Amino acid sequence: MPDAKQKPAQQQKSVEEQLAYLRKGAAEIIREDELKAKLEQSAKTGKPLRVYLGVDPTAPDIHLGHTVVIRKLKHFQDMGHTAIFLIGDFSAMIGDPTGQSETRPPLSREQVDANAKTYLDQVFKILDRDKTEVRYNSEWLGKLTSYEVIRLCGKYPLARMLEREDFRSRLESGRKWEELRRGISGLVKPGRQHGSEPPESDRKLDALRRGISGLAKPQSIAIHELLYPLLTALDAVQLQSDVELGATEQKFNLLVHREIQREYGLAPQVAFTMPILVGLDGVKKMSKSLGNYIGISEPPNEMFGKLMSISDELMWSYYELLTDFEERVIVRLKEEVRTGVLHPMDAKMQLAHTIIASFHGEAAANAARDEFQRVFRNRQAPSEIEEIHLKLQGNVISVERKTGPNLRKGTITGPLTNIQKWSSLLHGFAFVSSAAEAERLMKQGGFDVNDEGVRDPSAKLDLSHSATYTVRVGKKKFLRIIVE
RNA sequence: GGACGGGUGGGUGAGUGGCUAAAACCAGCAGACUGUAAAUCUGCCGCUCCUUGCGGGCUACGGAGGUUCGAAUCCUCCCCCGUCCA
Repeated sequence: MPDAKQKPAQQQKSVEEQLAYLRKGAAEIIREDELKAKLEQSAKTGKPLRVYLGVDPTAPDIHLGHTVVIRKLKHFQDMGHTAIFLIGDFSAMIGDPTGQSETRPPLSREQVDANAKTYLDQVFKILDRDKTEVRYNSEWLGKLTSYEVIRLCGKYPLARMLEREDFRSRLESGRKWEELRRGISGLVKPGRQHGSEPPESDRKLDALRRGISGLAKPQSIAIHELLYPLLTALDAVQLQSDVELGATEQKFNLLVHREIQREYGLAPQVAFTMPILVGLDGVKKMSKSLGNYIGISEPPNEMFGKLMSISDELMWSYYELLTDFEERVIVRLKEEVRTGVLHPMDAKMQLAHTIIASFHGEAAANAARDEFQRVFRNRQAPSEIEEIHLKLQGNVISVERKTGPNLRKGTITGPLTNIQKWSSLLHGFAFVSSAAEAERLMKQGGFDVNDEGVRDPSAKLDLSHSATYTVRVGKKKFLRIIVE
């Protein structure tokens, strides 16, 4: 048998097997029969498919939501096909209007470059670095002449472009908003009398107002946003791709790409979409700006805690989209939970462990699991807590803050004595956003010193003699304070 | 170019001269219950000071001025946004 490394994996798997593997978790494959034909062709000629994923480096960190589609790219890579990771460094400067309720501020060149770099480091936690083709679309888009841009625009009708949901709803909401507003000003507004039942017209008014508040505020569309799908279509042309991956929200873009490829005399690519990962809140899509995300570079303990906090229902889509468990295994787990054989919490722990292991390794995942049990099941303080060393020196308190390998130093100044209020100290460490916030926590029982609740917001810490305090602030923040 | 309408706290949005640190809803936070889940219930939710009190001070309703004992609310100018007509 020849060396396995020489032999592409696809030759070892039948087209049917490949399809089954690739299909897992997919939202839509347009069109599946074309994909099958391409796979067959590839198997026959031994020429791997060119599969690409384009990403705009709009934010420096990638989170689990981004990994769904990157993992699918890896699946193609596993099957021996060519994975192309395209960095939309040029298109990012336009900004994808997809899912945007307003025009985004364009990114600067510097931001894009910086983001692209950190992006790649993280991407290769999933993809095989040696087998991945990395491209930047500024390479060709940056060289376009305005003549070429105009020619490109000539290949796609405006009406089609405006069909897309993002644009349509932005235009539509403006119109509706105006209509309702007219309705409101049409009603006379009588002075409302206190204590009396609101008159009929007032109720109408309220109903209209509620109607308005349900609508998104109208947002303008800038012309350059129309260009986004067209320009990125040139990526597909340039790369001569067979398959393009994207989240479901990218469907429109992917379809435009397909058509433009045809216009340029190429065989249209398969548009392969993946579902959007729901964030920790269980409702909205995972995104950094909503704060409901798990970054893939986050420390294992952090990831574990966040994963455990997702709802039981959500767990299953995470299993589907973030692990390599086979479909039938997931179905069985689900069944076991349903029948009570398996506790949902244990299923979730396994999920968390699996995901963390894929980014940080088995050992780190084990450690994170043990730590989780320790802190939350047994309600003990974490084994490693942030330490803050305090020293009163004359008029200032020097603060040394040890966070893992990082060491921060600072001082708290002001009218100082040996006796300091906890609330202002906590604020001084930037542990809470304001002293008022700290006082609030204390009043509500969210503050312990050495396992004893401290409720008095004016409670103080004596700095005159050395001591060590273990402090809990809120549900999950712990701190060790060492007075020197 | 013309005619309308709008800009209030993290978001939506009420509020047309004092009773408004500003309703309501959402988000967020804490507590209870738990499986750090969900759901539910309770409380909190600008900053700051202290003697932590239905306490004092400061800042806040696009921006700048003005009227007034008093302005998110009235006036002037400016900036921004939307709709319709051309």
